[in-house]
Amino acid sequence: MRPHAPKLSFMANQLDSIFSALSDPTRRAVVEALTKGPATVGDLHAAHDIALPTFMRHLGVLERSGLVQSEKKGRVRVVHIEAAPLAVIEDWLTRHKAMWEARLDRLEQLATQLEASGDPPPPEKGTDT
Amino acid sequence: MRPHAPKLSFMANQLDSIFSALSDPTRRAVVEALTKGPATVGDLHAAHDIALPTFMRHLGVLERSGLVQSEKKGRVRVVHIEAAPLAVIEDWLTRHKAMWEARLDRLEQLATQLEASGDPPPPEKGTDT
DNA sequence: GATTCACTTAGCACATCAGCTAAGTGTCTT
DNA sequence: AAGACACTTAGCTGATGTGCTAAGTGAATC
Repeated sequence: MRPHAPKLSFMANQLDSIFSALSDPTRRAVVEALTKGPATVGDLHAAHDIALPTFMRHLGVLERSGLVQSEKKGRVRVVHIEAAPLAVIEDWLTRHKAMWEARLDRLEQLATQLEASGDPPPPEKGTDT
Repeated sequence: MRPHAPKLSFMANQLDSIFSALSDPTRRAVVEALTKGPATVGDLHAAHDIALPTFMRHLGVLERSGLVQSEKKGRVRVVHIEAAPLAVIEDWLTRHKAMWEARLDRLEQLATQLEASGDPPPPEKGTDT
């Protein structure tokens, strides 16, 4: 395993479970529904044509990933969204978009310079990871 | 199935495969490596302690999701990132963050009003999906 | 032309996932 | 107290995914 700070490894595991949780359309629909506010399991399930125990398994995946939290109130379980895990993905995207765009900026600058001089651009060197 | 515009269904399927592709640490590491620039399969594989055919299968998943593209140049295959699928996730996050934050804003406004008046807040009503 | 390199293809074993039904449990209503 | 409601638990089946080894193929090098 590549050496990491412990925090980085924890975050990588979070990314595993968050991306995995969101890779299923049923679970993504649940997250989308919950952006409008908390809901009971029954309300959430009503929008899906699968058996209730199956649906509950999907909620379990969302809860283990941290995307939602639930609490039992009498005989109903109320579910609400947790913003922090979405921020983990957003952070990952932002960091990599910045790297990607920084590289595009350098390519654009190089292309602009070479257009002015009329020379063909040299090959872009690959970098080790 | 809930009625969608065809474009929306296509995007939902894209979200399935993109989130799924990124749920695996090996594949995410490949995407991260490629933000620094194109690389050959051999270079990418060198950073991973799995068999080459297994690694190639991961690249296949990334390519089918659209996150990367590759082309054969002589006997080496060069892989590069495609930004568009990351934008699909970013768009999804942005749309849902906006909804979530709009709802938080309303709650904050309500809390501020009620702090001024000294009354307890009424329960927040759940909404149908 | 032979050899090496860089994949590519085939197929196996095992684990996990997503669907289901049936039965059970605790809470609320009658 | 009985019945209904809202989950909860258990276990099954089929599909999918991730790891592997072995063998094959085409391009570059010797």
